[in-house]
Amino acid sequence: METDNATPRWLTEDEQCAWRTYLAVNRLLTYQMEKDLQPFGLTMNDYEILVNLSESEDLRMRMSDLATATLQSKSRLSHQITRMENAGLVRRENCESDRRGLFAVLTDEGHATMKKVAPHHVASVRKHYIDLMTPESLASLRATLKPIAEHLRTQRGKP
Amino acid sequence: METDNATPRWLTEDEQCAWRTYLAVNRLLTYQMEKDLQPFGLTMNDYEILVNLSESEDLRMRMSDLATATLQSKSRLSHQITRMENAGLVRRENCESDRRGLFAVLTDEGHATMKKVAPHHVASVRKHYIDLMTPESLASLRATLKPIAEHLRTQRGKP
DNA sequence: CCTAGAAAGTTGAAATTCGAACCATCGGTG
DNA sequence: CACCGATGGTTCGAATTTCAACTTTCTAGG
Repeated sequence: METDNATPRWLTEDEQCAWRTYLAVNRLLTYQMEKDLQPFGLTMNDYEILVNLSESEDLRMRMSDLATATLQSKSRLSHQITRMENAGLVRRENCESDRRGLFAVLTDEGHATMKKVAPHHVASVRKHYIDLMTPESLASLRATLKPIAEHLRTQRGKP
Repeated sequence: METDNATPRWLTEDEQCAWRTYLAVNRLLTYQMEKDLQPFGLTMNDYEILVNLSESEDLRMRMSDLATATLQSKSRLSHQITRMENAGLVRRENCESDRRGLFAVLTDEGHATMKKVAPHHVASVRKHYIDLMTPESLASLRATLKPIAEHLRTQRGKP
C-alpha cells in the first residue's frame, strides 16, 4: 500500500528564489566564461585541462586522474584530449610502469597558450564573479559551498 | 605600443578556492539532479520547461519567451520541444495574433508527469542543496548571487 | 501601397556528449 | 604458473547541442 505519498516539503518562497537564482547564475556564468574564452579558440573544458596539466608534476597527468579531476567520463576526456592533441596543445605519452596507461602531456605550445590566456581568463572571472562580491560574501559562500561539494562527491558513482 | 600587458590581478588563495569550489558544486550538482530525474525519463531541461509551462497562464508559452526564460537558443529549444512533443508532454499550437508565432502547450500527460515528478525533484534539491545549509547561509547566498545574476543578464547578447 | 529590414521559428549538418561494449594489461589467488 | 575479476583507455552508435542558413510574417518608412 505504501506508494510513497508523504506530503512533500515544498520549497519556501525564499528557498525557491535562492535555488532559481543559483541555477540562473550557473548558466549565465558558464555562458559568459565560454564566450570570453572563445576569442582564444578555447572552451572552459580545454582551459580546465590546461590548468590541471600545468599545475602538475612534469606537466603531465594520467588520463584517469585527469578525468577524475575534471569530473568527466573517461569517454568524454578521451575525445577531448584527441581534439586538443589535434590542436597541438597536448600530446599522449605511454606510461612505463603500467602499460595500459597513458599520460596527457602539455606541449610547449599548450604551455604558451596557457600563459597567454590565463590573464584574460582571470580578468573574466573577476569581472563577472569575484569582484561582484565583498570579501565577506566570498568567504561565506565558500564556507557554504565547500561541504556541499564534499557531500556531492561522496554521492556520485563514476560519471 | 599598448599590447595590454598590465600585470594581471591573480586570484588570492581564498578567491581561487572559492571559485574552484563553485565550479565543482556546479557540475556535481547538475550531475546529481540529472541522475535523480533519470528514472522518470526526464532531463533537467525537460523539467525546467514543464515548470515554466505549468506556471504560465493557460499552461502555454510562446517559443521565444520560453527560450528566453530557460536561457536557451531558439534552435535548441525547437529541437527540445520536438522531442517533448514526441514524448507526449507538450504540443505546439498556432498563435492567432501573430502568425509567425507558436505556443508550446502543456498536455494533460505533461501536466500529470509534472505532478508526479515534482515531489521527487524537490526532495532531490533539498537533499543535495537546500537542506545542506542553514537558513542564514541560504539567505546570504541568495543576496550575493542575485546581483550577479542581474549583472550577467545585462552582459549577454542572444545565446 | 510597397519595400527593406527585423523577428519568430524551423531545419540540416557538423561537433560534442553519453553509454555501453570492447581490448589490453594488472594483480591477486589457488 | 594460470585464471579471473578489476583497471585504464578507446571506440562505436545514439542522443544532444551548436551554428549557419532559410521561410514566413511583421513593421516601419517613404
